[in-house]
Amino acid sequence: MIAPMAARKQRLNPRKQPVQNRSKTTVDTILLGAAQVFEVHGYAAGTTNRIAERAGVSIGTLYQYFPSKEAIAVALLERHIADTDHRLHEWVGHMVVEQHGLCDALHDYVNGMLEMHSKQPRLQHILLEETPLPENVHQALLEAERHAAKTVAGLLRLYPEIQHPCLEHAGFMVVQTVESLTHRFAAHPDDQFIPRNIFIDEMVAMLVAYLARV
Amino acid sequence: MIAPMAARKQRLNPRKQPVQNRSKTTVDTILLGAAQVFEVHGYAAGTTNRIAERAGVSIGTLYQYFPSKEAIAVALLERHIADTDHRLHEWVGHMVVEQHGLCDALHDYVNGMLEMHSKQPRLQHILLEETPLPENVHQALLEAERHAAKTVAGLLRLYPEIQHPCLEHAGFMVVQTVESLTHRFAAHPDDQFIPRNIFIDEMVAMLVAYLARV
DNA sequence: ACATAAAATGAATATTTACTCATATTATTG
DNA sequence: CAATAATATGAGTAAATATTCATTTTATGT
Repeated sequence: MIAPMAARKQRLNPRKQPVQNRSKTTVDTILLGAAQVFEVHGYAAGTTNRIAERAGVSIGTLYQYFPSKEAIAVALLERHIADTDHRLHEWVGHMVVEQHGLCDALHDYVNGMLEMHSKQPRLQHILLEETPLPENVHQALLEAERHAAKTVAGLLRLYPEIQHPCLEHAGFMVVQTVESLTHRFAAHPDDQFIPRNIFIDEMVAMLVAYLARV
Repeated sequence: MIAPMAARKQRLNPRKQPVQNRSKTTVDTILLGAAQVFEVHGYAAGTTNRIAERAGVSIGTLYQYFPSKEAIAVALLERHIADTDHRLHEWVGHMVVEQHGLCDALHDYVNGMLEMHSKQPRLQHILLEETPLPENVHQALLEAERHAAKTVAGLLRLYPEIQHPCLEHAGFMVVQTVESLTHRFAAHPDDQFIPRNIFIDEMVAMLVAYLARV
């Protein structure tokens, strides 16, 4: 007889919201510790006790501000999504002002994304892939990607050399390609086989050829 | 005081190799059950007891032929790597014989890979990303990809219209792009936003433009 | 039929780990 | 300086689960 996976009532909200500065710092510290612990141990082996220890707070304190281990991972991930989104809009803003050519613009984008994902590649991989996330977070990720696709499509509209008949699809492909390849290379930089800067150049060449094809 | 993560002596080899047909069937059944259980529950919640139950064998039997839960996941993954590799070589073989154009050839490849990865997308995702794999398996994956890159490079040599100065890099990019985008789409087919066949066409267009660019 | 090896069993074990709560400490306010 | 609210503590709990092993069942070869 297998254990019946009892529908354990899991708390959804934290017991307390931080109101004083003291506790706001504490929350930040916990997230910092969690990032470090997950990075080293992965999600499953990144225990809440380890996180608390690393952050220098007691396990009880951790559970005052996070209802579950999962909530900690989700908080970290939301932060990463926000960062990525911010970077994308920053880029689009720059590109609209300084009228770069398509090639330079894409180079900038790819470079920025690779830089961003190279910071804590293992952590990002753990949060995005290894952690069993609740469905609504997956939905949020999908939504963020759609939104990014539209944003990029808006930028592409400024380049008359682009031949692609459907900018929405083009934007989608650009975002997906950059996200996928960037994550992959950041996670396993195969510098022996292909150096980083060449990888960037190749990716840009591919995107330019795709967008401005005859 | 945190539990010291004692260097637990984990068995590396199974207690028994299957010699009779009976036990060979058993091993297959266990792998089949494991695939189903992982697919439904994910790696962490896919317990060995559940796997055994699903396969219709006792938990003891399972541990006769697999030294650990991890070993089961690795066995499943190795099977998938072999399948992918087989499919790639099959494709290259066909392409060498029937002289298809570059566009058709790539379409065939992309289509095949997407088909392959669409079969059990969740299982593959779980095995490749969610499961914390030992380092040597990651190495094997990297190696398989390098090998694939070289194989594709060999095929690309047959197409004189390809302008790319370095076929090794081109092969690498093709393999990485197809693998990444294919996995991504198989895992989260955003059919609302972009239908499958258009997605394939776009990917092929991108690769052709990249390879045969002026 | 017999002996021996292979295969299968599943209750029991040992460990891990997310999470709680009664209590203590520290800040804020009037 | 109360009095009250916010914050921090950490030993303890309950549940889950990977793995073992002594025993039984089944096949094989002579």
